[in-house]
Amino acid sequence: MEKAPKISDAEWEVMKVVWDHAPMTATEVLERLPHEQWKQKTVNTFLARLETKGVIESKREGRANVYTAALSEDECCRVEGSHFLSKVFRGKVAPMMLHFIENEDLSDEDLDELKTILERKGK
Amino acid sequence: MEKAPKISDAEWEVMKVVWDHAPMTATEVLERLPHEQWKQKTVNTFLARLETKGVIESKREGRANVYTAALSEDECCRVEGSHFLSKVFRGKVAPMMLHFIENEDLSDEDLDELKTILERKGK
DNA sequence: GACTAATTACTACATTCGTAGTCTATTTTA
DNA sequence: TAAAATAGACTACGAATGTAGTAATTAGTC
Repeated sequence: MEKAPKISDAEWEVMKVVWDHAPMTATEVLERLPHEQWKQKTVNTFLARLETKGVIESKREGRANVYTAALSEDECCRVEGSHFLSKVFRGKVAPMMLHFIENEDLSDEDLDELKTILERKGK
Repeated sequence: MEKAPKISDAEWEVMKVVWDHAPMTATEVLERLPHEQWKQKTVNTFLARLETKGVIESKREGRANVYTAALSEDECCRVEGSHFLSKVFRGKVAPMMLHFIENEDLSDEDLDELKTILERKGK
Protein backbone atom coordinates (compact mmCIF):
# COMPACT_ATOMS: atom_id res chain seq x y z
CA MET A 1 0.00 0.00 0.00
CA GLU A 2 1.51 3.31 -1.01
CA LYS A 3 1.21 5.93 1.68
CA ALA A 4 -1.43 8.46 0.70
CA PRO A 5 0.07 11.84 -0.10
CA LYS A 6 -1.51 14.82 1.55
CA ILE A 7 -3.16 17.11 -0.99
CA SER A 8 -3.67 20.65 0.26
CA ASP A 9 -6.75 22.79 -0.35
CA ALA A 10 -5.25 24.79 -3.19
CA GLU A 11 -3.66 21.70 -4.70
CA TRP A 12 -7.11 20.14 -4.93
CA GLU A 13 -8.22 22.97 -7.20
CA VAL A 14 -5.39 22.19 -9.56
CA MET A 15 -6.08 18.48 -9.39
CA LYS A 16 -9.72 18.91 -10.34
CA VAL A 17 -8.57 20.50 -13.58
CA VAL A 18 -6.01 17.76 -14.20
CA TRP A 19 -8.52 15.00 -13.52
CA ASP A 20 -11.00 16.62 -15.87
CA HIS A 21 -8.70 17.46 -18.77
CA ALA A 22 -5.36 15.69 -18.58
CA PRO A 23 -3.09 15.09 -20.37
CA MET A 24 -2.31 18.80 -20.43
CA THR A 25 0.48 21.34 -20.09
CA ALA A 26 0.95 23.89 -17.31
CA THR A 27 -0.31 26.60 -19.63
CA GLU A 28 -3.48 24.65 -20.32
CA VAL A 29 -4.02 24.07 -16.60
CA LEU A 30 -3.92 27.80 -15.98
CA GLU A 31 -6.48 28.38 -18.75
CA ARG A 32 -8.92 26.16 -16.87
CA LEU A 33 -8.47 27.97 -13.56
CA PRO A 34 -10.01 31.32 -12.54
CA HIS A 35 -7.51 33.77 -14.00
CA GLU A 36 -8.17 36.33 -11.31
CA GLN A 37 -6.87 34.00 -8.63
CA TRP A 38 -4.13 32.06 -10.34
CA LYS A 39 -0.79 33.11 -11.83
CA GLN A 40 1.14 30.86 -14.19
CA LYS A 41 4.11 30.59 -11.85
CA THR A 42 1.90 29.52 -9.01
CA VAL A 43 0.34 26.83 -11.12
CA ASN A 44 3.80 25.62 -12.12
CA THR A 45 4.85 25.40 -8.49
CA PHE A 46 1.80 23.37 -7.61
CA LEU A 47 2.30 21.01 -10.53
CA ALA A 48 5.88 20.44 -9.46
CA ARG A 49 4.84 19.76 -5.88
CA LEU A 50 2.06 17.44 -6.93
CA GLU A 51 4.51 15.50 -9.04
CA THR A 52 6.91 15.23 -6.11
CA LYS A 53 4.05 13.94 -4.03
CA GLY A 54 3.28 11.36 -6.66
CA VAL A 55 -0.21 12.63 -7.43
CA ILE A 56 0.62 13.45 -11.04
CA GLU A 57 3.28 12.47 -13.56
CA SER A 58 4.81 14.37 -16.43
CA LYS A 59 6.70 13.66 -19.59
CA ARG A 60 8.51 16.16 -21.72
CA GLU A 61 6.91 16.84 -25.06
CA GLY A 62 8.75 19.42 -27.11
CA ARG A 63 9.51 22.34 -24.88
CA ALA A 64 6.64 21.72 -22.47
CA ASN A 65 5.83 19.19 -19.78
CA VAL A 66 2.64 17.26 -20.26
CA TYR A 67 0.97 16.20 -17.05
CA THR A 68 -1.31 13.28 -16.30
CA ALA A 69 -2.85 12.08 -13.04
CA ALA A 70 -1.00 9.32 -11.26
CA LEU A 71 -3.74 8.87 -8.68
CA SER A 72 -7.40 8.82 -9.62
CA GLU A 73 -9.87 11.32 -8.27
CA ASP A 74 -11.81 8.47 -6.77
CA GLU A 75 -8.80 7.18 -4.92
CA CYS A 76 -8.03 10.64 -3.55
CA CYS A 77 -11.64 11.19 -2.54
CA ARG A 78 -11.56 7.93 -0.63
CA VAL A 79 -8.47 8.92 1.29
CA GLU A 80 -9.62 12.45 1.98
CA GLY A 81 -13.11 11.27 2.80
CA SER A 82 -12.11 8.83 5.49
CA HIS A 83 -9.67 11.35 6.89
CA PHE A 84 -12.46 13.90 7.15
CA LEU A 85 -14.80 11.35 8.66
CA SER A 86 -12.47 10.42 11.47
CA LYS A 87 -11.29 13.96 12.09
CA VAL A 88 -14.58 15.82 12.14
CA PHE A 89 -17.17 13.15 12.91
CA ARG A 90 -15.00 10.86 15.01
CA GLY A 91 -15.36 8.10 12.47
CA LYS A 92 -19.10 7.81 12.94
CA VAL A 93 -20.64 7.54 9.48
CA ALA A 94 -24.31 7.71 10.30
CA PRO A 95 -24.12 10.97 12.28
CA MET A 96 -22.11 12.47 9.47
CA MET A 97 -24.69 11.44 6.92
CA LEU A 98 -27.45 12.87 9.07
CA HIS A 99 -25.50 16.07 9.38
CA PHE A 100 -25.28 16.49 5.63
CA ILE A 101 -28.89 15.55 5.10
CA GLU A 102 -29.88 18.23 7.58
CA ASN A 103 -27.41 20.90 6.60
CA GLU A 104 -26.96 20.71 2.85
CA ASP A 105 -29.48 21.12 0.09
CA LEU A 106 -30.70 17.87 -1.38
CA SER A 107 -33.19 17.97 -4.20
CA ASP A 108 -36.14 15.58 -4.28
CA GLU A 109 -34.31 13.64 -6.95
CA ASP A 110 -31.25 13.39 -4.74
CA LEU A 111 -33.39 12.10 -1.91
CA ASP A 112 -34.99 9.52 -4.15
CA GLU A 113 -31.68 8.39 -5.48
CA LEU A 114 -30.28 7.99 -2.01
CA LYS A 115 -33.30 6.05 -0.87
CA THR A 116 -32.93 3.70 -3.81
CA ILE A 117 -29.27 3.13 -3.06
CA LEU A 118 -30.01 2.48 0.58
CA GLU A 119 -32.69 -0.03 -0.32
CA ARG A 120 -30.27 -1.92 -2.52
CA LYS A 121 -27.59 -1.72 0.12
CA GLY A 122 -29.80 -2.88 2.95
CA LYS A 123 -29.77 -6.35 1.36
CA MET B 1 -21.30 36.56 10.36
CA GLU B 2 -18.05 35.89 12.15
CA LYS B 3 -15.39 34.59 9.82
CA ALA B 4 -14.89 30.90 10.48
CA PRO B 5 -11.48 30.18 11.96
CA LYS B 6 -9.51 27.40 10.35
CA ILE B 7 -9.01 24.51 12.75
CA SER B 8 -6.10 22.26 11.82
CA ASP B 9 -6.09 18.47 12.03
CA ALA B 10 -4.23 18.28 15.32
CA GLU B 11 -6.25 21.15 16.76
CA TRP B 12 -9.40 19.13 16.12
CA GLU B 13 -8.11 16.42 18.41
CA VAL B 14 -7.74 18.92 21.19
CA MET B 15 -11.12 20.43 20.49
CA LYS B 16 -12.88 17.08 20.73
CA VAL B 17 -11.62 16.81 24.28
CA VAL B 18 -12.65 20.35 25.09
CA TRP B 19 -16.11 19.88 23.64
CA ASP B 20 -16.56 16.69 25.61
CA HIS B 21 -15.25 17.82 28.97
CA ALA B 22 -14.91 21.59 29.25
CA PRO B 23 -14.57 23.59 31.39
CA MET B 24 -11.13 22.19 32.00
CA THR B 25 -7.48 23.10 32.50
CA ALA B 26 -4.57 22.38 30.18
CA THR B 27 -3.47 19.58 32.46
CA GLU B 28 -6.89 17.98 32.28
CA VAL B 29 -6.89 18.26 28.52
CA LEU B 30 -3.64 16.35 28.35
CA GLU B 31 -5.06 13.62 30.57
CA ARG B 32 -7.79 13.03 28.03
CA LEU B 33 -5.40 12.75 25.10
CA PRO B 34 -3.25 9.73 24.16
CA HIS B 35 -0.21 10.28 26.35
CA GLU B 36 2.11 8.61 23.89
CA GLN B 37 1.43 11.28 21.30
CA TRP B 38 0.93 14.43 23.28
CA LYS B 39 3.25 16.44 25.52
CA GLN B 40 1.92 19.02 27.95
CA LYS B 41 3.73 21.87 26.24
CA THR B 42 2.26 20.94 22.92
CA VAL B 43 -1.21 20.93 24.39
CA ASN B 44 -0.56 24.35 25.90
CA THR B 45 0.53 25.72 22.56
CA PHE B 46 -2.58 24.42 20.88
CA LEU B 47 -4.85 25.83 23.55
CA ALA B 48 -3.22 29.22 23.18
CA ARG B 49 -3.59 29.13 19.41
CA LEU B 50 -7.19 27.99 19.62
CA GLU B 51 -7.92 30.87 21.93
CA THR B 52 -6.28 33.33 19.54
CA LYS B 53 -8.43 31.88 16.78
CA GLY B 54 -11.51 32.39 18.92
CA VAL B 55 -12.45 28.72 19.10
CA ILE B 56 -12.07 28.58 22.87
CA GLU B 57 -11.99 31.04 25.75
CA SER B 58 -10.20 30.96 29.05
CA LYS B 59 -10.41 32.53 32.43
CA ARG B 60 -7.84 32.41 35.15
CA GLU B 61 -8.82 30.36 38.14
CA GLY B 62 -6.19 30.21 40.83
CA ARG B 63 -2.93 29.19 39.25
CA ALA B 64 -4.46 27.63 36.14
CA ASN B 65 -6.37 28.72 33.08
CA VAL B 66 -9.75 27.13 32.67
CA TYR B 67 -10.84 26.69 29.08
CA THR B 68 -14.30 26.51 27.57
CA ALA B 69 -15.44 26.24 23.97
CA ALA B 70 -16.37 29.50 22.30
CA LEU B 71 -17.66 27.76 19.19
CA SER B 72 -19.83 24.67 19.39
CA GLU B 73 -18.79 21.38 17.85
CA ASP B 74 -21.86 21.51 15.68
CA GLU B 75 -20.97 24.91 14.34
CA CYS B 76 -17.44 23.78 13.54
CA CYS B 77 -18.68 20.60 11.90
CA ARG B 78 -20.93 22.67 9.69
CA VAL B 79 -18.11 24.90 8.56
CA GLU B 80 -15.65 22.07 8.06
CA GLY B 81 -18.28 19.92 6.42
CA SER B 82 -19.22 22.39 3.74
CA HIS B 83 -15.58 23.18 3.15
CA PHE B 84 -14.89 19.50 2.61
CA LEU B 85 -17.90 19.12 0.40
CA SER B 86 -16.88 21.87 -1.97
CA LYS B 87 -13.22 20.98 -1.96
CA VAL B 88 -13.39 17.23 -2.46
CA PHE B 89 -16.81 16.65 -4.02
CA ARG B 90 -17.13 19.93 -5.89
CA GLY B 91 -20.14 20.87 -3.79
CA LYS B 92 -22.24 17.97 -5.03
CA VAL B 93 -23.94 16.46 -2.01
CA ALA B 94 -25.55 13.39 -3.52
CA PRO B 95 -22.35 12.00 -5.05
CA MET B 96 -20.64 12.54 -1.75
CA MET B 97 -23.34 10.67 0.10
CA LEU B 98 -23.16 7.83 -2.39
CA HIS B 99 -19.43 7.74 -1.95
CA PHE B 100 -19.73 7.28 1.78
CA ILE B 101 -22.48 4.72 1.47
CA GLU B 102 -20.26 2.71 -0.85
CA ASN B 103 -16.96 3.20 0.91
CA GLU B 104 -17.65 3.27 4.62
CA ASP B 105 -19.16 0.65 6.84
CA LEU B 106 -22.79 1.23 7.67
CA SER B 107 -24.57 -1.22 9.91
CA ASP B 108 -28.06 -2.39 9.10
CA GLU B 109 -29.32 -0.13 11.86
CA ASP B 110 -27.51 2.82 10.32
CA LEU B 111 -29.07 2.05 6.97
CA ASP B 112 -32.53 1.85 8.52
CA GLU B 113 -32.03 5.08 10.37
CA LEU B 114 -30.93 6.87 7.24
CA LYS B 115 -33.86 5.50 5.29
CA THR B 116 -36.22 6.75 7.94
CA ILE B 117 -34.69 10.18 7.91
CA LEU B 118 -34.83 10.34 4.15
CA GLU B 119 -38.47 9.35 4.17
CA ARG B 120 -39.30 12.14 6.57
CA LYS B 121 -37.20 14.56 4.58
CA GLY B 122 -38.64 13.63 1.20
CA LYS B 123 -41.95 15.32 2.02
C1' DG C 1 23.91 30.29 -36.37
C1' DA C 2 22.25 34.44 -33.29
C1' DC C 3 18.19 36.50 -31.29
C1' DT C 4 13.81 36.20 -29.30
C1' DA C 5 10.02 34.08 -27.16
C1' DA C 6 8.11 30.36 -24.44
C1' DT C 7 8.80 27.15 -20.63
C1' DT C 8 10.97 25.03 -17.17
C1' DA C 9 13.98 24.86 -13.06
C1' DC C 10 15.46 26.84 -9.13
C1' DT C 11 14.96 30.17 -5.37
C1' DA C 12 12.33 33.13 -2.13
C1' DC C 13 9.46 34.34 1.55
C1' DA C 14 5.69 35.13 4.80
C1' DT C 15 2.24 32.00 7.32
C1' DT C 16 0.53 28.14 9.47
C1' DC C 17 1.27 23.69 11.66
C1' DG C 18 3.32 20.28 14.63
C1' DT C 19 6.22 19.87 18.33
C1' DA C 20 8.47 21.54 22.02
C1' DG C 21 12.07 24.21 25.09
C1' DT C 22 13.18 28.12 28.34
C1' DC C 23 12.10 31.59 31.32
C1' DT C 24 8.97 33.50 34.80
C1' DA C 25 5.54 33.87 38.12
C1' DT C 26 2.82 31.74 41.50
C1' DT C 27 1.93 27.98 44.98
C1' DT C 28 2.85 24.72 48.08
C1' DT C 29 5.95 22.83 51.24
C1' DA C 30 9.60 22.21 54.49
C1' DT D 1 10.36 32.52 54.59
C1' DA D 2 13.29 30.07 51.40
C1' DA D 3 13.20 26.23 48.35
C1' DA D 4 10.77 23.34 45.32
C1' DA D 5 7.11 22.32 42.33
C1' DT D 6 3.80 23.82 38.95
C1' DA D 7 1.38 26.34 35.49
C1' DG D 8 1.65 29.93 32.12
C1' DA D 9 4.06 33.05 28.79
C1' DC D 10 7.19 33.59 25.44
C1' DT D 11 10.46 31.74 22.06
C1' DA D 12 12.12 28.31 18.63
C1' DC D 13 12.34 25.76 14.60
C1' DG D 14 11.73 22.69 10.70
C1' DA D 15 8.06 21.15 7.29
C1' DA D 16 4.14 22.41 4.58
C1' DT D 17 1.37 25.96 2.15
C1' DG D 18 0.23 29.82 -0.75
C1' DT D 19 2.20 32.86 -3.79
C1' DA D 20 5.45 34.17 -6.81
C1' DG D 21 10.25 36.04 -8.83
C1' DT D 22 14.75 35.10 -11.35
C1' DA D 23 17.77 32.38 -13.96
C1' DA D 24 18.50 28.97 -17.43
C1' DT D 25 17.14 26.38 -21.33
C1' DT D 26 14.91 25.15 -25.52
C1' DA D 27 12.56 26.19 -29.90
C1' DG D 28 11.42 28.67 -33.50
C1' DT D 29 12.65 32.92 -36.53
C1' DC D 30 15.60 35.88 -39.37
